[in-house]
Amino acid sequence: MRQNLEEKYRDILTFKVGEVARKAGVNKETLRYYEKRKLITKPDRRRSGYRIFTQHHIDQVKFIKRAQELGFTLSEIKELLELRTDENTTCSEVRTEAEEKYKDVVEKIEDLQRIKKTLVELIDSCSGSGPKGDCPILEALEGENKTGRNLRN
Amino acid sequence: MRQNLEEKYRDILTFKVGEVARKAGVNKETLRYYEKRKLITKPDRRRSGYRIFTQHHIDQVKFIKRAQELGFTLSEIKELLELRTDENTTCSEVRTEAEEKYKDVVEKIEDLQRIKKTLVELIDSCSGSGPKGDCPILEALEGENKTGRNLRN
DNA sequence: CTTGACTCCGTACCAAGGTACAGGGCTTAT
DNA sequence: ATAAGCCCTGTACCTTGGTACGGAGTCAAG
Repeated sequence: MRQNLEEKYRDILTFKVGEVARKAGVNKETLRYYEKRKLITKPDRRRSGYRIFTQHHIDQVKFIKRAQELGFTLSEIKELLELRTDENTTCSEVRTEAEEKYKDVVEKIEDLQRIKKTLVELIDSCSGSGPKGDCPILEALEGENKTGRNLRN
Repeated sequence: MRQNLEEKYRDILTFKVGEVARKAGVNKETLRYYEKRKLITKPDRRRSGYRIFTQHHIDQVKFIKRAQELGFTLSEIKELLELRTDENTTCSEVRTEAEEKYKDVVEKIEDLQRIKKTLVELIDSCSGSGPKGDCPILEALEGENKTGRNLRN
């Protein structure tokens, strides 16, 4: 089954790594990297060693990019791709992954909200004029905390 | 001025790296790392090479940790520390740093809110039952997007 | 004065997600 | 058949914030 690649690819469009990179909006090295991490289907090779990519690969890379935009790590994306490939995957398995990511995101938002709140308080406490001598922001960071403000919540 | 360290430290408490680590809640190697990155004042050394730390260093590390909790990177913290040391620093310079960090945080929150919204839509679109054949989550990631949903906002 | 706990230094390694070579080998158009 | 412009590989490097290791020197208590 290795001898007639010509046969196999006769009727479909194939691409070289640079073309895929351009079409998918990633770097050539990134494609090699994804291949090594098994995030994309291992492409066949020409006798010269050149990789033979198809539209399938381009779609995979786009899948990866969309999942990344939703905050999935490459490891998580690999799991998703495995779910996608596995015939026995159920809808609820996929949903579970999404729900876990959702929890992550909510938690991160909460952390950032607390940080934002503290920053606002610090900024508001500082008139923005005068020397740093009594800058309440530095004071708070120094922990001397004359104002009774406390950074840890 | 190097000869009489004994003189210099006669009346103040000094600490070895392990003590500082314990008191400040960091690792010994982290202290070396901070020293290398010039985040803490370079400690004097005994003739043996042992570092001589004081309460000042402990306070610096605590400053660093508080600033980290607010999302400042070590590079940004270095700037803050320089502002703190510089006699000519004005309050408004410090406030500007805080305002920039505030903007970063707000932006990150916004990104995550968008991500969260998309995840919720995906999760809601999926009944959680049945095989993955028509899992709307995978469909959306695949970009086929029969539902007209679009991940990019 | 010995022994265990401490410290020193340089270096390598970790996660994550890539990027950047160098030194070769193909391919394709002219 | 030659030259530009692809592609191949392995390896090193990047950022951020550290952690781990190993061999050697030091300190303090008994």
